[in-house]
Amino acid sequence: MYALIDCNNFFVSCERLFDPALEGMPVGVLSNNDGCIIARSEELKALGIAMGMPMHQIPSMQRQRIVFKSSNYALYGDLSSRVQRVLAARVPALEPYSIDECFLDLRGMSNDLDALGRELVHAVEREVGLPVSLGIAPTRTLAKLANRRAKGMPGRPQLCLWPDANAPDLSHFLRQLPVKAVWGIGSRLALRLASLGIDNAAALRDAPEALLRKRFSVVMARTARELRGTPCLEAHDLDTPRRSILCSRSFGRLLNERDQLSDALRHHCQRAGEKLRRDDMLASAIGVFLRTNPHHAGPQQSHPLWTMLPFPSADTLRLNHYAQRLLAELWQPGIAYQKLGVMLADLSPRRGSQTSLFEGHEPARQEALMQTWDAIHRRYGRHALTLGLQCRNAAWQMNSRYHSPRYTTRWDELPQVST
DNA sequence: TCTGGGGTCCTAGGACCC
DNA sequence: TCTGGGGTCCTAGGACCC
Repeated sequence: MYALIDCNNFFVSCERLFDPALEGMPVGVLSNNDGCIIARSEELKALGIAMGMPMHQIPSMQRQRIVFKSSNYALYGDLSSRVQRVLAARVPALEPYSIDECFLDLRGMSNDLDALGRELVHAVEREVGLPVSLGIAPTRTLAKLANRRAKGMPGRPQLCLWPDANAPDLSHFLRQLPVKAVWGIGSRLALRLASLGIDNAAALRDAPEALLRKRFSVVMARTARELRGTPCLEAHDLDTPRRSILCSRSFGRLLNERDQLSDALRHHCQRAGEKLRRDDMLASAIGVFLRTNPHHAGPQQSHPLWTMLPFPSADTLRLNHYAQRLLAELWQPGIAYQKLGVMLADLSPRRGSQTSLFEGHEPARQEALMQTWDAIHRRYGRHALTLGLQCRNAAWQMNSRYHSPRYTTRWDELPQVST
């Protein structure tokens, strides 16, 4: 038996937790660069503002009634880990799935799943202050749907329990549910399924397995089985090392200046190196991409250029050196670029890494330099030491006009309270 | 004018082997 | 004119997730 617990309108709820004046108002949290809507309060949904809607497509009349917030990942990330701590204290197996969702493996847990579910929801709401909903079902795919069902329920706690695939209202719910709402079915697959007459979740559940395997893939067949109540998905293993690292940003405006692009890339390399060392990994390959705005007409560029590093490394200086060479190859005069990113791949653990007979390895003094670098950051903050000069408000930096304070991680951003 | 960032997994197809 | 069969490995690209 699995549970999926999900924070309702997570980013909006985080903003409201520290600014109760937002309660009852239409609130929209914006993507990086204040580009589009990535989280909506119920009031904003009621205004007909769609998820992912670009900011500039919202009519200005409507815009004046909406409270916008730039995304504040320092705040959301911290609250997310608090939610996880509350849950981890109550169930043996936790599988964090995203910043606002967690699967719980309830096998071997109490028989009274309803009481357990209520306790979990209340605990998060009481100890963190964020509203959550909970779905319980025999498979992760059904637990996702039970969670969706719970969200539609009035009152608290929002909880839906489907102890088996024959639960009374389950079939009815699946028949009403567009197939696209099933976990793993995106808009492309939904279109292809519809062409076979499969347009709701119950139809997918009942479709012949051979057909799904033949016309789609094993993934689709697995999804259908999960809908029938047979668990087929592996646990989202926390210990699985990540396979790639990506650091990228859209610019505040379109750019072609070499020095600006080079500055931005240096900044991304610095972040990528930090991520790599935090995971205690080395990278063997590095890629850079420069992207034009795909929404504009005219020649497009987006393909990355890759190169192998001479040996696996987590040295920011080395990463930057090779990345800058790739940038020089990619850059073309007169093209307006919108986004730049660096990617690291062929990752391997630093400890016990095999060095081949012909392959070099990172000199000890470079490793020591990076350890010192990270130690300075831990002690004095991330801006204490940067690769080259990194000025604030450079043209390549993103827009963030509606940023709230990082309430839980920065003393200096706490609002002053007069005594 | 303004359209996010960061991941994972799967498959098709090409290159290559004997 | 006719031009094998069977396998592995790798990569690019598509699809998905939040």
